[in-house]
Amino acid sequence: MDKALKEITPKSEDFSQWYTDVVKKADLMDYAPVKGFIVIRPYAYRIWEFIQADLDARFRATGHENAYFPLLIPESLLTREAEHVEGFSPEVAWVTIGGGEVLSERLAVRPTSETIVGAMYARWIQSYRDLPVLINQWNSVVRWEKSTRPFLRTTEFLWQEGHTVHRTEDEAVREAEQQLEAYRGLMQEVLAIPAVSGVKSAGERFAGAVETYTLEALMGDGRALQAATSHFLGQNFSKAFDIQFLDEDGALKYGWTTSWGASTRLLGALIMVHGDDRGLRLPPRVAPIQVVIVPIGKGGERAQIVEYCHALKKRLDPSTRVMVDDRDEFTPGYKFNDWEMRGVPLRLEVGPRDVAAGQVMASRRDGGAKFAIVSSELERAVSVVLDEIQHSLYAQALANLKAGSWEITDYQEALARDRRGFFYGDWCGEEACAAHLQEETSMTIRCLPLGLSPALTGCAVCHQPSRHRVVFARAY
RNA sequence: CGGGGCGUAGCGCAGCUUGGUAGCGCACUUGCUUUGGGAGCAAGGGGUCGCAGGUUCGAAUCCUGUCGCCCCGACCA
Repeated sequence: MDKALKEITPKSEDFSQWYTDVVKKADLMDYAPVKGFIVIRPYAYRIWEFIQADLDARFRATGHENAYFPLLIPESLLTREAEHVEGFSPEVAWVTIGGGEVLSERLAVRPTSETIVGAMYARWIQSYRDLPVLINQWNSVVRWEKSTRPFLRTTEFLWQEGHTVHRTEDEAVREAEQQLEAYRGLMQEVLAIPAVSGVKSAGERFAGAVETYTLEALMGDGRALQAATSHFLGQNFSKAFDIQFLDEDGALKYGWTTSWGASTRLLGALIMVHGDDRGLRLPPRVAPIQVVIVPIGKGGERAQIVEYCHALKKRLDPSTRVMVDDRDEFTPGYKFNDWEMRGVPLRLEVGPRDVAAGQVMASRRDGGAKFAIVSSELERAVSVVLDEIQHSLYAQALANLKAGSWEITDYQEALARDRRGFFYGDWCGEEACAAHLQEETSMTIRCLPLGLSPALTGCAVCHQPSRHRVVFARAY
């Protein structure tokens, strides 16, 4: 009866297979000829464009501008900041031949751009009057990962990386925090994904950062996904790249820098947080098609009904993204399943009975029975329902986050729950404990949530005195 | 890098044990009938069986080598 189940493996049976089925069947991606690379197909790319548009507006509103820095970075530049090199060099791809000749210096395909941006900033900044520098770029980076998964971890991925320089430490820290807040806003208001804001432990910090702020979201299988990060880099990079300015007091000082990024991994989060056994469920604000109208009719009346559907679409344009599925070669039942798999938030069915009654039948992708909308109410009703779906998806995700969050005093309690979820516990602050935990359970410290103090129940690993409240989880 | 799985039509697979001129389902094309939860009938098109050697009268099938991909771990956005 439910033939969607024929094509998509149920989440409960095999979450990983479910994810692969959904990304393939909903035409979100395809595997590229080179291992670890994927093609982002139009439907998924459109979602990415909505994410870009929203983030870009937030960045602009806080004074940032877009620019573009080169793909290739000379080895000598990449290796200038010690921790940074150590962190990234294992996964860098190198260009060694150009124009048929072996290059005198290897060129790295950027794994991230702090180094080349830093080198350029050093040339552009002389005075405190040149600060702050607030630049973002939309690009792709390459990290040669051992194991890849569509959207979640691919060798090349699309993202934005912001790079800023500030006159004071305080201003740079505030910048890093402000950008984290921009990401949180995107996730909550647009992607309908709740997340835990926090800072990374020293062991989990970005290579070369003083502080890494993170947003950790809980996926449907109880694993954590780092959705976006924002780094306060202190003066590590300004010292490595000589980003100095003459301050008002006549002293030559190093700038304080930040960097922050969010990637197409957010698409993976979107799929895993909202999807169900029938496929995708897209929040209206990022749905390429928000409303699909399916005409139902046979023989001579069909043409008339299709025309009627197009008239309805016209009424809803341009405030809503509407599609009339007037394909002749598929039955209504096929179309219902097809659009459900693709996550379209709202479906309107129009048959002869509806035309006669002056109404349409509506079906929400976020659950519930079909209901009728009186034709004269259409514009208002669609707008209200889309808004409700946006909020209900967030509410469902928030409920899942809460249901998957546990307070523990010993990490064994997490094992009892099969390590599924966010486990809030105390930590002594020793990396040895974090390492031991990872060894034993493959769980890591996802973050030290902002605003939480230790419960003073002792480290959940070694039971020595508590220093921090942390979230333990298995991560993607 | 360890473990597992798989390479045969666009996709999913069978055929391989026991060698004999390549098959099924879906998809695709055309026509007719259909359309309120994945339509039916009919007629079609499409494959150097991952690659390279070898054995043999003859290899998708047996042997050797090789390449690639997927999944699960460890490392990482």
